[in-house]
Amino acid sequence: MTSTPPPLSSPPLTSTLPLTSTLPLTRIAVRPEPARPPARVAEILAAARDILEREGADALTMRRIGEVLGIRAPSLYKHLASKDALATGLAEVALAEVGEYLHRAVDEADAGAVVAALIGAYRGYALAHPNLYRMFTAGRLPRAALSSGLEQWAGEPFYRATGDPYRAQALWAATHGAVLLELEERYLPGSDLDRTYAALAEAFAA
Amino acid sequence: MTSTPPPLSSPPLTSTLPLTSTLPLTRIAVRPEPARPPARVAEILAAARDILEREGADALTMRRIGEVLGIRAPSLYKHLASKDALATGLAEVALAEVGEYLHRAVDEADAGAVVAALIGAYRGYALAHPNLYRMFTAGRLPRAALSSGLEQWAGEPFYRATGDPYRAQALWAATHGAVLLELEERYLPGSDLDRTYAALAEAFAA
DNA sequence: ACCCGGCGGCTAACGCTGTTAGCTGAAGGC
DNA sequence: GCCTTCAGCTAACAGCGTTAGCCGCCGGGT
Repeated sequence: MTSTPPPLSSPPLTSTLPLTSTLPLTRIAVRPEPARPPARVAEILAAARDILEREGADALTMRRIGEVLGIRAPSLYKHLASKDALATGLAEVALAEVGEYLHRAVDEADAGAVVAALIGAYRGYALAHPNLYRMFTAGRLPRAALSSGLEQWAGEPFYRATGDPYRAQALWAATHGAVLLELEERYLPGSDLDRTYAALAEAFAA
Repeated sequence: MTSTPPPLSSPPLTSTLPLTSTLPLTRIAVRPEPARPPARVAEILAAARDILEREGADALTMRRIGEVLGIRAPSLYKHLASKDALATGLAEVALAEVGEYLHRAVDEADAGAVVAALIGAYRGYALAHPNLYRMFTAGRLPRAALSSGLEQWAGEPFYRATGDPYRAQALWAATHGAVLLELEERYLPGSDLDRTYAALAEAFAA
């Protein structure tokens, strides 16, 4: 673990990586220690996630969260500084989840189809948790508040699949874009999205 | 103009296009007639755009728009049904603008570097108008309210650059994702984004 | 045993948002 | 000259995140 991989969100300016076909399919970075919030905060986050996933982003109000917990909205501020802090907490949870999911997808993929497997896993997670995915993806969340290293670790599978930090960033961005457009239904009904994702995988499979 | 190209957002399920390297670099679809809103509505849209670009999305309030126009907020509803309708109007303007910009970029590109030129133009527009770009991109805008064909026409440059509807969709999504991540500063400072975009262009240059 | 501090609830309220209802003056058509 | 329509206005509502200030309860220290 002496040589850490370039983090996804900030590759080193000079790549020291060989551009050969031998990919670093083994995991490199260690999973960062997950944040362990106080019990009541964890309950609030769980309730918030529940509301977000079941009822949508518009329903995620402080008053609604309080209602679910049998509490009035202002009492939430005894545990959380702001709604943004709550969003950050949710992002932390989702980031750890999706990171684990993507790492496992790379672990289990056939060597020849890593990129396609990764894209498929990414898409699968986003479609399974659309509102949660939008939460830690869209909008500006205060990245400084996230556990250090978590974001890099979550993005590492793209580096494992491409073997190059810039291709990793590009593939991550591309997959993110495709998933976002799908979530927001910007493709007219009838589009064969499988073929679009296949085209994306093909472009990065070289 | 008898054979229209497959629209970007909904390619035909069976592609009738040759996958050769001869790209349809000429423009195919005609630019749809731009919507011509009543004069006062156009003034409101102009003021809204001004506020959005100069002061950010949070400042784009009905009261603020009224203030700029020397009007009270409720009076805006004599011209617009809702704030969503206003957002739709802005999206229409931006879509026409970016479409024209991208088409021209493809027009003027060297034959061997169309994809890179297109990506560069897309990135350039988004960076020049970040808040406007987010407006018609993020969030859910009622696509039914947009001028029919406008969105397809605006996306056509990606088809012109790739020659295949699915690669076009994938490239569009990928560029969109990369630009979004850049706008939301999800790359840590110090990242050489030019290289990331280059990697993206390279993947689609085949 | 008592006090005392803090935790975690509560109500009331503020300023902001989009939006509606209802009034009014001015302009234009018959 | 009247009457309709347009385009402004004020007042107000519900809902949002958030703050201030109050209070009961529970645990620890002396």
